[in-house]
Amino acid sequence: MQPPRTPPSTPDELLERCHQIAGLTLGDLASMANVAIPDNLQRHKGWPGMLLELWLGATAGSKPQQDFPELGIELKTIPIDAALKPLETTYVCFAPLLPQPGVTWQTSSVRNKLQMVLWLPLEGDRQIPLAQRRVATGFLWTPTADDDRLLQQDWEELTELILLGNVEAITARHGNALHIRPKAANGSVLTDALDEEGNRIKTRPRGFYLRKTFTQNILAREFG
DNA sequence: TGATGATCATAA
DNA sequence: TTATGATCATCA
Repeated sequence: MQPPRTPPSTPDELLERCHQIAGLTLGDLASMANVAIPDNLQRHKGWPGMLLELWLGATAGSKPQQDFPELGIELKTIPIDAALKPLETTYVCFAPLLPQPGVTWQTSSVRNKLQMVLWLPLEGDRQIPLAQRRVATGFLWTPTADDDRLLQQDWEELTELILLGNVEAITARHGNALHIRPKAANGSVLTDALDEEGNRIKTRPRGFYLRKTFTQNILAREFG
């Protein structure tokens, strides 16, 4: 088996590709794709995600849009433990720290990214050697009305804090389903934001992340 | 021990 | 520089 050379034409084709790699290990997938496998993820944090993108035919590279633009589908690998519970939060996108005229929840990057997600769970316990971690069966998810309401509440609260110049007061404790944490190579990376007087300030870039309780609920609904 | 805050690699 | 892919690792 080899990675596909083209993106999937339909959601069904994407799901079919998921079924073909389900149950295989990261070692299997790496060797079949002629990709070197790192000893651990300490210096290769995005490696599983990149490998699975390759195997599902996602457009490589960094673009502020979905992984499968024609299908409107975003791919998210998610590390899980033996109880099928998430081991990590899920990064969604950067949090704009300057006013974005006209942007509401309906038109936000968060909502756009999460409209339809292909969740691809994989074994993530650090005691399992990376090469031996198995991939589960990926599945498509669209937020329910309840999901959307939860996310909207958090997004609006967090966005308001940012627009009022309180970005420095935001911690990861804000938000029930969606929260904000730093997102940068290191602490010296700075970007523009506003303080309470509307003055330009420099602060660490932030990103939106899905809490584990939220993604755990998604997985529970899928796997029972 | 888990969540928060910090960090690592890479592409364009 | 800012985006992608995320997980690491410290500390309450």
